Amino acid sequence: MTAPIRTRIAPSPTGQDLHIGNAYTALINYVVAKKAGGQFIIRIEDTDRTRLVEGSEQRILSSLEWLGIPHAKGPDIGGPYAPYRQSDRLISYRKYAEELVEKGHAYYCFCTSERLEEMRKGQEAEHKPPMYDGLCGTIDPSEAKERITKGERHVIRMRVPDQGVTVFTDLIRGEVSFENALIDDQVILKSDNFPTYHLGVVIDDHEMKITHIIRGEEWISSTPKHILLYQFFGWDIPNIAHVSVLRNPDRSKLSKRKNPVWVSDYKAKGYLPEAILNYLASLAWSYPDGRDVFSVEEMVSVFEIAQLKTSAPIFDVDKLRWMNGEYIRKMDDAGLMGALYAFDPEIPKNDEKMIRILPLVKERMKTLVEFRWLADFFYMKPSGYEKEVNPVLVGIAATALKKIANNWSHEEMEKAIREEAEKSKQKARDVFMDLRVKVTGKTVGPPLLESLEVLGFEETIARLTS
RNA sequence: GCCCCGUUCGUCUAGCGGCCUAGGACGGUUCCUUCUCAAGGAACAAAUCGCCGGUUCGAAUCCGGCACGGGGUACCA
Repeated sequence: MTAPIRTRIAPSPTGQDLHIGNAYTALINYVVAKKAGGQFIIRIEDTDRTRLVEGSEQRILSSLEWLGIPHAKGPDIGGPYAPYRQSDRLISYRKYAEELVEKGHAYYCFCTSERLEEMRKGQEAEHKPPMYDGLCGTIDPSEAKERITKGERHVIRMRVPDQGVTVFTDLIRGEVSFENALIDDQVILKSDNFPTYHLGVVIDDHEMKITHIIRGEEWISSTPKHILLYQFFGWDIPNIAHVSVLRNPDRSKLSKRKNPVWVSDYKAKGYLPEAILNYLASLAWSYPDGRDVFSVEEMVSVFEIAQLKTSAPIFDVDKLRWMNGEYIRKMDDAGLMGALYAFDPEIPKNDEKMIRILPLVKERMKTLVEFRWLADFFYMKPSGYEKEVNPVLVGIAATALKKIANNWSHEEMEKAIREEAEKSKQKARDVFMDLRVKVTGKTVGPPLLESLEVLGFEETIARLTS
């Protein structure tokens, strides 16, 4: 029997929250594991002590939970290969790095950052790839040991062969190969004793028996270093796949300067987790029968990783909005109400009027925030409007309605509105239009008749519709 | 600069050598429904399949070159 499939995401807690791109990678990892009845694991890569952001780890975990991507193992759950946080695993990294030194696959390096910088400048001037020149690789091991015992500051670098090629087969991109001569003698253990990402992932993935490494394409060029490391240790190389990165509309890598990137941003704007996941999935994968709206469960049942597109998609907020609207309209009233209460605590609970408003607003809203915009107009106090409700217009409408109630024909009504409009120097068409409120340039708000209904003008409506 | 990845409507995609006069979705436009908006329904516009060569009876689909876009090139991840 083959080993159970184990996938993972390894976010670093250096941002405000879970990046939407990481959410995408997490989704794919989750689906792959789930489909095979395996496990999806979270490991926190916090080896860069200088960029740590307080509370980030916790927010990453709760965003994942909010999205509905459950993990089987993680720093908050534990598991057989715990700890799931690199900073808690420290001792073993140095041991492994030194094992490589003994095998001759790595060496101690005492170069100062000044020398490194100078070297790089020189290489740049000569149009050569900036790489470590291997100076310390020639130091006699016993001499190196001596300098270390004397307390000299040092790092450990991997010794990359200068001949041959390193090849790996990407599950979604096929074979990728790199010339060893172009691979740098990467630092694997920093002078603060923390491993760099490269050493860290390889050891952790191996120790945690990760079978499929599925990560963003920005890692493709570091993969040969990892392959080499696996070979140095004599370990089996797991399956590897690189998913494409999400882009800004200008095709650059999705960044917070140009787009909201945190999952919490989307949560705050009233997007539903199911819609976000569905949208993310649709970016690089399409359901075999062509449907656009599908659940994670449905995706799991038919997903094949090789079907993932290799090109990098632009994150299109417009389409996300549409998707979100689809999900909102699919919800039943009670469910939507619950989502709204959770989203906005200021919305009055179990309120009779509120319950009557909901069905009207439901089919008009695309995100949860819009409920306020739509419902406030005739129910709650206006907030966030570009302009206030014009009381004059409300008066005009009231007059017009009175005439409608008198069984006037549409033509007569129209005439009446024109007359009323004339009095207030408004265009007739605008009288009705302006009964709703403009939000960010778009006219929103419920239609007159439905508003009347909610406001309790039953008698008027009855006459209107009879 | 060097290395790597990518390239089908504005955007996300279907397509796996003939079913493609390239299909769907978002967005746009128009129409229907409607007292308005939304939702729903219908339709239209929108892709010389990045370009140039090759293979083939036949190419969006296979091969090569080029162009363009992106990523990487740290004691960041």
